[in-house]
Amino acid sequence: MSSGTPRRADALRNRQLALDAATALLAEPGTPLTVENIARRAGLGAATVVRTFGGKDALLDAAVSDLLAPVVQRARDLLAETAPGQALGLFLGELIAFQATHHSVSDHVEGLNMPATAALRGDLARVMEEMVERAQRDGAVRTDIDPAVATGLIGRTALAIARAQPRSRQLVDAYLTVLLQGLRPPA
Amino acid sequence: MSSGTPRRADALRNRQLALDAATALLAEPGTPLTVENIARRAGLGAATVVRTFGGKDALLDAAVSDLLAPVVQRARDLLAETAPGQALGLFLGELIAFQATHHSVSDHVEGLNMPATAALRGDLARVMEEMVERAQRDGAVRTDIDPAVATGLIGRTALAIARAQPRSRQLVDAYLTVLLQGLRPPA
DNA sequence: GATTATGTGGAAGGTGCGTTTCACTTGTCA
DNA sequence: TGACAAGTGAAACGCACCTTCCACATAATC
Repeated sequence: MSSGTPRRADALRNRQLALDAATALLAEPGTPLTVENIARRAGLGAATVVRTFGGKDALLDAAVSDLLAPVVQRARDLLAETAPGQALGLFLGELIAFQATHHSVSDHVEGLNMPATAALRGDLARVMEEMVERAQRDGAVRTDIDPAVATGLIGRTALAIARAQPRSRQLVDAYLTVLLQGLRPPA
Repeated sequence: MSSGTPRRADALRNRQLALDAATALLAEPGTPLTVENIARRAGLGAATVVRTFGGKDALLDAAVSDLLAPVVQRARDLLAETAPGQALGLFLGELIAFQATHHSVSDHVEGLNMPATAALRGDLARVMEEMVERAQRDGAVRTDIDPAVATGLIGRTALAIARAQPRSRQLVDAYLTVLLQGLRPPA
């Protein structure tokens, strides 16, 4: 997979600078996420940023993937190490915290072609489904909702809450309270 | 408020054609919501569409307001005529149905200046808060969540669900089930 | 029907943005 | 250190939009 000729050291450094700049801007709703702005923040020329990745889409794909990968890993760890019902509750809290920090990502990323990010999203969905399924078997989550549907519900709700302006602690707490009680098996 | 000189008949007709075209395109995610497209659909020139309203923002403000006004009115009617708990459940179902039909509106409208729509949004929020508050007094909704926070939660979740692709009946049902159970007072 | 204020739309203007070009710079390797 | 491939970025380009102009059309009024 790695290219035949090794990249030059400065090119690799600049690649990382561009990624860092893009990540910073993704968490900063104020400034428009243009190639120009990313390049300026990275201290590079716009042409360099684009050429390094092959296009704006690919740059953002790489940046968002880097953000998302640890979240997916965290979900896997929780799934492996923690009791199902508890894992779900914990992960929900962390997921919304993550999305609250990076809440403008989905706005910037709307119509872009981002295969790596899409793949990670798929991975995350699959892990969360497994989490829900185990929680259902454990009696911690109602069984009249399909795990895939519940996962979609959770993910979309988390996203919506994270987008709230202003992001109040109250709203986040209410979201967790309502969602967790709503998912519990009915009395 | 009405302007001193009355508008010409054809201008009024064209205004309505532009509004109808914009509304149609708002419910049609495929085609880009450009002035050009709106004008073509209305059978008008782009210049006419823009000039009639003073700009694209104002046109969309008018179109979205026309869509939203009946929803606000419906909420008011339910609030006046129906038992609090029941009104909330009913309205949630209708709200998500509405947003499912017009789910791409919020995408198109992201950074635009739309005072009339903003005002209606405020009205809707206020009516929904009143609905929640009454449902709380009725014992149908948990009282440990502020009505304004609950309203934000409901609105944002509905929006997120409506955006789901594909919009499945299952997801909508799950949303209503989870949200309504989650809002109920804890046992 | 003639007159005029009002409205129309094709074409041009202007702006923002992603991408490409190309003369110049800088790592890399013998 | 010299030679050359690899990398850089300011400027130019192309494209998609919204908006404005202005010569022409049309409803309203007498």
